[in-house]
Amino acid sequence: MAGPASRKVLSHERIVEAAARAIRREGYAGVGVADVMKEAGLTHGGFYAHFPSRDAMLAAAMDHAGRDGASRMAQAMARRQAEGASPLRAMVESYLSEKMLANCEIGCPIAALASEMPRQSPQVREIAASRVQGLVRAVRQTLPADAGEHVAMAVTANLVGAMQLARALGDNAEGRAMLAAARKSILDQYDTEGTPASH
Amino acid sequence: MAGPASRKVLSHERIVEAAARAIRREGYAGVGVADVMKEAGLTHGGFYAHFPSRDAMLAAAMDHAGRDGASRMAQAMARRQAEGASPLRAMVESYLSEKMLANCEIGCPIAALASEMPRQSPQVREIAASRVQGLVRAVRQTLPADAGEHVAMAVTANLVGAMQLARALGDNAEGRAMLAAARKSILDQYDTEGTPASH
DNA sequence: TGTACATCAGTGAACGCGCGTTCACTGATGTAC
DNA sequence: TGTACATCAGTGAACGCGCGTTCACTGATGTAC
Repeated sequence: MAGPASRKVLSHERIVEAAARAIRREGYAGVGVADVMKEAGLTHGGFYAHFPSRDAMLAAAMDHAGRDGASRMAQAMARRQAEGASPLRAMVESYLSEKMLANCEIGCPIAALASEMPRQSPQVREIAASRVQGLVRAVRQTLPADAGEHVAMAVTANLVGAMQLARALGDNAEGRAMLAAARKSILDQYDTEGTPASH
Repeated sequence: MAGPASRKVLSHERIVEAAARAIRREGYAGVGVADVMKEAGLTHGGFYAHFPSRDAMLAAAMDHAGRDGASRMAQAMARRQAEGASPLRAMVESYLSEKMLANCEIGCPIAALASEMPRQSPQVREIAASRVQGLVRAVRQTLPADAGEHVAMAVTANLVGAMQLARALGDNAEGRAMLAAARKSILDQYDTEGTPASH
């Protein structure tokens, strides 16, 4: 805690960061201990000085990916709001951007991993479930004050589902059409402030 | 083709059916050749008389799961429409039912596998992408005639996303709340016929 | 109808490979005096 | 300040296991005559 972080702590952080990127890129099932250690600049033998098991690493990776995704999201939203976008528009355009379509490894881990969640360990599932709740809360804060909790849930489902379907269709015209459709649909329904240059 | 299906054809069908259930239950990565053959009542050695590779089986399984999910969906919708539900209500209540929350192995393969799609072989991805387009078309047929393609895409994303988030939250009150929220949100917006007993 | 043979679906042992995990060891960092 | 020792992070070989794939063989089905 005191002074500069020790060598081990720095290694630990590199491992978790590498794992957080790897799960979003390859899925839980596609991530191996040796790959992650290599990406962190280490050899696989030292892994068990950092985690009791591969599964514990996945849990830490999901937790880190959640924070990472949320903070990148907040930054992207702030930039758009500084340019005059409403909070909802900033959220929708940040979440459903073409950049996120192409770069899942730095995006929202829920979109990258949702359908694998039911098959994970209780430890991983618990962290993932609280991330889902966190995303619903974040969405709710961008909605009109009179919108109920159920609207925030539905909009969250819309965001996550649209990004996944877009990725399933591919990083091409069809995938981009899916993103555009979801952006338009959500904003048409809930963006009371209209577009910045609407007329 | 003529007469009763041969022994081999019957075995092939059993293998594909077992695989179609397995991928929805365990994900692509969780499905092994030996497991599927066992579930089909065979031993693993005979597999390569039916498929050139595990990946070819996954493609056939995705295709079959798509047809299976769509036909179960059509049946569930028909029952609800016979009871007086509008097409959209029948679709939304069938897709976002608590039965589907608990039984992913007989449900929509897109909801069960969406986030794994970008990591599959071109063969599998192509079949999956056409299933996504098919679901969008099916949704569009339940929407008011003046609703654009983008509305059908957004509603599809909402359906798929809500089921996945519900499953990520768990087969419990939180998961069911996610389904209910999405059902209400979609019907509030697009169901012009109102509830059957609305007043 | 019955026998001999060919075909063919399925069996189960085996192979090679990759993965999670373990462990004896190395080399560097830090501490005692 | 310098030397001797202890601690500790990381290395790399090894183990066991499961998986996709191959293959020689078996037993059943179908055909020829």
